[in-house]
Amino acid sequence: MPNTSTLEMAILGLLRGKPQTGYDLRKTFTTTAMRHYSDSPGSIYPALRRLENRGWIREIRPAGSRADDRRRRHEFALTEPGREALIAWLEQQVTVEDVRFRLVELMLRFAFMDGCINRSDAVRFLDQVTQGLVEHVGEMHSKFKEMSAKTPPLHTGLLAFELGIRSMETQLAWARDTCARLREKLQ
Amino acid sequence: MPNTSTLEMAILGLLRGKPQTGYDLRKTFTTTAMRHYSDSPGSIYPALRRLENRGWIREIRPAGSRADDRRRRHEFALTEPGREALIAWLEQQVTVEDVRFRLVELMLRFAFMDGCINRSDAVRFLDQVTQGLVEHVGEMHSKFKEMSAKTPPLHTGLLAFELGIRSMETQLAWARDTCARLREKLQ
DNA sequence: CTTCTCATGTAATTCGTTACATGATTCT
DNA sequence: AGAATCATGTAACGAATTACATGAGAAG
Repeated sequence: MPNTSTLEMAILGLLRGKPQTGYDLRKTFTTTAMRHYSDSPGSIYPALRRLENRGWIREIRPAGSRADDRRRRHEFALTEPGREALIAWLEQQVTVEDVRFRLVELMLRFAFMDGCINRSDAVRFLDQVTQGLVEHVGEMHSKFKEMSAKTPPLHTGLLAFELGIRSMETQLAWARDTCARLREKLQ
Repeated sequence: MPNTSTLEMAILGLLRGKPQTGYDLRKTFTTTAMRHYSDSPGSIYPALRRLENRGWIREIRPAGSRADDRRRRHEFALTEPGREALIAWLEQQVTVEDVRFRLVELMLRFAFMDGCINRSDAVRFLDQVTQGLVEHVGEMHSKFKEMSAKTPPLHTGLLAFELGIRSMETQLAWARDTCARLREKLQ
């Protein structure tokens, strides 16, 4: 399996529900919480081409169009290998490294779980995230102690670090809440 | 002024206190909260070269070394233009766009303020961040209502969005707290 | 039939990553 | 002197951004 960018997985995730055009995807990226990704054609169309070459998506041509007419509006659909790749990505083991600096990607994975894998897998995912966060928050607290020992109080670097800790704690609280809510629904 | 990557500004920020070698910077990136950046030589050394060419940093050669001996350990120091560029970056107006998808960069800026600009400017910065966050959180709440109307409850996409809102609220609370603490210290 | 918006393509550039290579220091 | 580690350099590649170009459809 080739190295896959987050953008590519985001596209696969958006296509899991229904076929969409590159333009649709761009609009989603700009108008929803996924603003993170560029709305420029220069990123999405090449990514679509890569996914197509890999066999993970396929073009749906409107009836009666020539094969070489690439300028017409056309949708892309997830293929079976594409869905498998998406599911493999969603089900990947969550590592502490993921929690440390790929939290956004983890949340993207979670957001795409509906319609792909079942609730109990989502619950397991959140359990893993929770575990990783507990560890990470612990490390951050000890780092914070170290730092405050050799830094003047109210140093902006220290204050920024405090935000980092608070954010992780928020995320942890959310993971626990959400896990409980999903578990409740399961029974 | 050429387009400057965040990595370049991170390097300038780290050099604001004392001269350091590329290796020092790499170690900082891997062992502190700035893990985000790569520890690979392939990113830092070219970035240092770019900053040097731009006149923002300069090499400090150990006494008695030839000018073309680039393989020896050598530190880089911020030049006056470099410090000016750093300060200009720190003092940039905070836009809602910044708050929307460059929060990490905003926090990096805040972390580097100590030793570069005075506290009252840092307070103004946090005020701007607070204002932007209030607006952004408002927008997210209305988006959330829209979303929940057309999405089944406990949909993972919706739940992930909830985390986004909570995170922004945490950030907002931190900005307010921290602003108050700094203001107190000012008087 | 012209104008606006929808929709796609692509070339140039730049940056980061990976992977490898190699010089300098230090320790034993 | 040999080994380990410190410290830097660079080539190859991939992917994102910017900027530009252009075709297709809809509306008047």
